[in-house]
Amino acid sequence: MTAKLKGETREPPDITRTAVTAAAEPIQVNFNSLPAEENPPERISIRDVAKQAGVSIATVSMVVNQNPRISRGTHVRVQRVIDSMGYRPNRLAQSLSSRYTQVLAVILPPLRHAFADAYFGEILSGISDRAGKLGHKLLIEQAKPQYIKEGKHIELYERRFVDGVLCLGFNEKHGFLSDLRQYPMILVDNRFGEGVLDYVHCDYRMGAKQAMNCLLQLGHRNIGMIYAAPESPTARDVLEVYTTELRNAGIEVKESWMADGCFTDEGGAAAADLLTHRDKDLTALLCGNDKMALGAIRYLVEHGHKVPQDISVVGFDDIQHLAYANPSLTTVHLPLYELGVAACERLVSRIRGKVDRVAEVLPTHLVLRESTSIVRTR
Amino acid sequence: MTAKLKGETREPPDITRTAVTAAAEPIQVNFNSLPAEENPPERISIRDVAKQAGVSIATVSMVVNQNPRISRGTHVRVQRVIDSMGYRPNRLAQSLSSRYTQVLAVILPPLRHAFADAYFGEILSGISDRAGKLGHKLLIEQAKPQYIKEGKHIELYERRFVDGVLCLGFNEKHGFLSDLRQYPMILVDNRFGEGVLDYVHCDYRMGAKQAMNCLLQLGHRNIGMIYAAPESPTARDVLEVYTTELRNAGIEVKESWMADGCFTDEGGAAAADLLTHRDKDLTALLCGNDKMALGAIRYLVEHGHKVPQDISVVGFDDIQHLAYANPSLTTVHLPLYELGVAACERLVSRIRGKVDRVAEVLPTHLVLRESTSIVRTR
DNA sequence: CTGAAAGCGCTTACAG
DNA sequence: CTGAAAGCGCTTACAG
Repeated sequence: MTAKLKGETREPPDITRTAVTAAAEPIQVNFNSLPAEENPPERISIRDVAKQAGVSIATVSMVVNQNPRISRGTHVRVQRVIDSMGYRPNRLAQSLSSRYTQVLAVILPPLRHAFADAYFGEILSGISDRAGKLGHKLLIEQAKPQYIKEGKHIELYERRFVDGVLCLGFNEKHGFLSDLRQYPMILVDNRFGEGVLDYVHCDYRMGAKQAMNCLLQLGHRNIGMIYAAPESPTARDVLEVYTTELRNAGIEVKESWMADGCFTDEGGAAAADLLTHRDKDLTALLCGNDKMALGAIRYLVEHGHKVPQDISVVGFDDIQHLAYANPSLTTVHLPLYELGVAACERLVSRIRGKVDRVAEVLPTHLVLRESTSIVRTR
Repeated sequence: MTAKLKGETREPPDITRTAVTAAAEPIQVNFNSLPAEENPPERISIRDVAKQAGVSIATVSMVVNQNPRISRGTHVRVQRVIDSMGYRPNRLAQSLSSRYTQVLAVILPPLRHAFADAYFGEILSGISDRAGKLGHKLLIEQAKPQYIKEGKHIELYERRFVDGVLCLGFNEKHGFLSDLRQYPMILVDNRFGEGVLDYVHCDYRMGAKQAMNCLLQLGHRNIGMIYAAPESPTARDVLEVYTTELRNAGIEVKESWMADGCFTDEGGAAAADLLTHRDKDLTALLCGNDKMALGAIRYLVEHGHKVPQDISVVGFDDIQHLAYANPSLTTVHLPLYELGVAACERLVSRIRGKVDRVAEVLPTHLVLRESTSIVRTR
């Protein structure tokens, strides 16, 4: 595997001119240190350090890895040589010899805008921050059909790209998840089967209870629900609590009060359209996420319903910039950043064998803003 | 580097119970194939394949790498053994021996919501899709101050994590970029110095011209500008075209017509506040990105200005869901997905030595929606 | 066209 | 407490 890579045999690589050429140009920017070392820095290996320090490579290795078996004296001495030579261990060699790659993968669903998604983004922030602190790198992948078909998700482990994987935005419908059950993997913000896979998710039941409580206390009784992905256990949690709470309040639950909004803005708008036409007495809408809530509000406002005076709307997620919406959205705050942190933390524990089962649920809370009010009197 | 990792020496890893335990639980999901191989699949190496196929490991290696020196016969025979044994080459060993890691890194700026950003997200989608097609993995990093201080960006290459890096959202103020100029690196959607670093960016001059053209044709003469990051060359392009086009139209450019909106929603609102108070005759606002445009519109509408009747607003980026804003936003479409594709493509060429300089500019176009109209008559 | 051997740069028992 | 040696799983000249 020289310059020749699969299906790219034609053009002989022109190695004659490389970065060196570009770097020879005049530069008027602040250099950070290094006396402008132009040539591709010749790599220094553990052997070079060993020779320079007058010890064996085994000793250098143990110093790098803070092995306590090395005496304080040699440690200091070798470390000084390491620093002065600017030695950085080759992690390919480290990982090939040792058990770990120190790399994790995040797998995203094959949605067109998965990378620009506020929900995934917030979780990713948490994962990235914690991974950095734990000395791990993050590989990011999108599980398109072709990707799964080719078994790329399995290759992640088998070809030693990563030690573990975090799966975002998947549910029981995604069978490929069970291919990974024998490896360190954590399903983020959902469950799978009954504890078949490790998971960390937000407490959607608690969130739904908080939302319903709020609406019922405001006097609402005709409450519609815009749900999505009923095959998802956490989404089902919300749906169940919704019906249970209505029943507990002595309200007859109607099938016609519920519509699927597909987790999208447009879906939310369409669902609001459907619901308000099916039952003109609806005074509130509980939505499975903020995007659908925003879409619903947009539809309602554009069609002459006042929010919240005519219809109250509650969302789920508490994604950024919601406070700027008009009206600002009352919603269930999901601790997504913390979820990412927890998932990453647990995955690393799992990899290190410190834990053999991960099943964690994070509490939510309601954020009361302008899209809800006391029920309208007629 | 066993189970002992830096600063984590305390707890002896409990290796006794691992994935096997969990997998032994009852499972009621669709298995994909494999006769439920519960034990951690013992890895099969190139040696196993060689023995089974009755050839040398060199031959197996060459078959895997499609080396044409292998005869058709042995190729087919060995390939069959590879398939039947389910052999997957260990990429750590491959990379250690060969010149490439087949991994690229994307470095994002240290913004709180960098991962949930529509602008970055769209570029990332393009990068991810193309990287996948080119057989490369993607590492994702955020360049926090600490990260740079510790030289992690240099480690990316020196410790052989990646072959190349794509930098998103940076400009000349970010000195660390010059640390990377001796390695394959592409600055995405900006320039640095005068061609010091490889880059691919959108044609902001063209975009600015299209936007100004539109506003001038609609009869606007008192046009304000909400810019951001004047230290960024591409942002400066817009500012320059803005003033040039005004002058060409015989309009005196006023310093008071310009305000910094920091690329944020809130910044855009604040800038709109400032500008409309400094000059009540402003009939149009050109904004450096969509977020600021949306913030400006929000401010204007909330303070009694009708958009577009009183003030027209034009944005930059054309991020998703803009068509749903009210009024929907007229904006300069930046080919961000294509930008990501191009950047990734060029970087890989650069790594393979097929090209020694990357400097590419992608065309834009204006998307006319509802936030602009003919100038108000007074 | 194929194989034996050296080497990539580390870690890890095993001696001492 | 430290070193010599084997080994991780590949690729790549070098022979033949």
